[in-house]
Amino acid sequence: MTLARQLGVSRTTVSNAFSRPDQLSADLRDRILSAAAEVGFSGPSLAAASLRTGKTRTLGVLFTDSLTYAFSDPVSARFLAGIAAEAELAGYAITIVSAPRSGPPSPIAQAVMDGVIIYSVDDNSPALKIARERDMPRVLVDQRPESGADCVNVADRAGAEAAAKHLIGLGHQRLAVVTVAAGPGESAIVEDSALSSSFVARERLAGWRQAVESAGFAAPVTVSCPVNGREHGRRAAGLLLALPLPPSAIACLSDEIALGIVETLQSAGVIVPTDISVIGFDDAPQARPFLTTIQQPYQDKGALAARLLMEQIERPERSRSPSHEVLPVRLIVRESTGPARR
Amino acid sequence: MTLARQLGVSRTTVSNAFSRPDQLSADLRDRILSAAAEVGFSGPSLAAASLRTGKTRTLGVLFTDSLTYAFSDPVSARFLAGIAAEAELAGYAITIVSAPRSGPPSPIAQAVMDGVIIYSVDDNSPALKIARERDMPRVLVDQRPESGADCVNVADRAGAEAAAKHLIGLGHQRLAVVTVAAGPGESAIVEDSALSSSFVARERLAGWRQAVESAGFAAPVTVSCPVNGREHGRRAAGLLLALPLPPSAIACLSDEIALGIVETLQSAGVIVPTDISVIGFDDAPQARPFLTTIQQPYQDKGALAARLLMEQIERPERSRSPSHEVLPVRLIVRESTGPARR
DNA sequence: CGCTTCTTCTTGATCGATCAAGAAGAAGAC
DNA sequence: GTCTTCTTCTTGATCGATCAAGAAGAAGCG
Repeated sequence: MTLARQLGVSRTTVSNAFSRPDQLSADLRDRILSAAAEVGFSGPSLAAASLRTGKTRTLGVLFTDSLTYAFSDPVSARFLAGIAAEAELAGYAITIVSAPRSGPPSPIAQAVMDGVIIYSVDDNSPALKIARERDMPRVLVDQRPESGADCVNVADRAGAEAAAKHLIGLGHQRLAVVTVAAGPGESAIVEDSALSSSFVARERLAGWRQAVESAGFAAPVTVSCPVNGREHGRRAAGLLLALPLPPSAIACLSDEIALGIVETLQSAGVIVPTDISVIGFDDAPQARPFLTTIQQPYQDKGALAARLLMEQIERPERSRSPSHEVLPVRLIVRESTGPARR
Repeated sequence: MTLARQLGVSRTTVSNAFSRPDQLSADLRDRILSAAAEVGFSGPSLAAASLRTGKTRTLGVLFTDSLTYAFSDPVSARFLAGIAAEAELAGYAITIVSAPRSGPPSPIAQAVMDGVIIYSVDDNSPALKIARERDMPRVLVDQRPESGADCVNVADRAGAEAAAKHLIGLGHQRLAVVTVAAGPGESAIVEDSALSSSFVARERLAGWRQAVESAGFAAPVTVSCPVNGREHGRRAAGLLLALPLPPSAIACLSDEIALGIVETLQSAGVIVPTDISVIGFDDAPQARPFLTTIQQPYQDKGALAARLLMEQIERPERSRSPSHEVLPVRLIVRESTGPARR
């Protein structure tokens, strides 16, 4: 603008000097760039460019609840790493916003992005609604699949079923399961937690119950934790140990919960797996070397989601039919599960 | 625009319905909002708004080298968590971009943000230059302090000195140090690695050398790894063990490197700390329960950087003198260091 | 009634780059 | 010499919200 006038050239020419070198002579381009550097002109305004072009080369990630959790939990951090790796390759930046259940409204309504990956957000989160209303490319990850959108999930139900079957195969008949249903309050034994607002939690719960039911056993005792975290696993273990007839095996929604349970059991003098078997979910790095778990490809999940999103952004053919990917899981047997006592 | 015409009101009124409720009657506002929902109007365009206002409510983070590393390494993930926690509170989104040494240019030039936290970027990274040229609020973290900018650092040199003094105090006289100097190639023994392009690495190296020198010992053998990672620690340990006279204590740039070293030593039958002492740096979660290390407040570092940046963004008084913060470190003695053999 | 003040809404200008179209001049074709 | 083609650069319109200023009408006050 001012720069253009100073040099006696037009704004378009200055614009081209930065973003379209073939549209002007090398000589003039050099003159413009060096004059720009002198004046301290920091390149074209991105806001203006993206207003005109409608592109920002930014992928959004709408994340669960708290961003602190997103980065601290190894599983979600590596999911992000998967996204980041793909984004980086394609020269996209990634913007991460939280979907807080309460408090200040999610910045999702304000954040600049070409599309968004919605990861493990509560079904009834206000941020989810906003994200859906913002009309832009979208990939759902660990959410209830929607027919109109690209979705990436893992075989949660089958994985949970495999976990329970593994325990049943070892002779366990009194199973407990520990899930997470976001909310305030403490870990507690619940009657029916199929109501969790997390799709993944519901699926895994269904998988456990299905296996237990088809083996003909009583429905498993269910403990529900308010948050995914080790300390809540510890509390859950306390509750289960206090039962008149404690379970002989415990299936958990995550490895963090499982490790919390193991900690409490061990410090109560209970031997894992001789007295009680424990199985986790995810195969987080910390599951090694002890915890038996169900492995899910969390990093690939992120990469796949990013690729799907970038494809939508760059080729917005409305005709493309949305893909619903379900990634495989695998039972990893380690030392925390063993045969039931006679 | 179209919406405004449909309702027979002006664009400003529609704009106000979304962003300034007190400027119009509740009645009209409701009408506008419901009409918007009907038409599928997803709210004001952020690009346009940010073009006009110059604000995006987004904090940028320019990150080291690879984003995958940023999320996988617990120390940097928690640094991000610290930023995220503050950003979240204030309703800012965070955009993370990498500063790759090679390959596609960093999206830093393209990404929309109100300011940027530059974290542990190589002195001569092209992205750093670009970030500096983009004229916006800036906080340098783990970079060589610049007089004109807000800077956050930890007492790297003092911490390294404390680490070396701890070893010397235990009677060790033959020290080795293992640093990281980004680049291709393998871990190798180097003569002078003061040339690392990472400020933090140079500081820590200076701290170790200072302690060794003032104790009157020979300069420590120095191994340089190309990347911060456990496997490079393992290789470094191999090199040190192959020396005619291996060191009796090893100080490392990071806990990851240190743990790699411990692994190799142990599998070579060397007892840590009886035969060789190892000390790390950072006090990453995985340092527990074994590794002696220097604790640095990586999460607080992130939070502080975010606060400084938001302050710059929201109160751009040019007069404000930049703050140079140096956060304290602390020696945490665990089991990987012990008295030198006689 | 005449005056100020408040609420509610509108108009014109603006942020800064990009696109589509076209002008000015040089070069090549016959 | 004229006609086409190419290179290099410019002009006008546009993206969509926001700001500053102000108009129209209602309300308050003496």
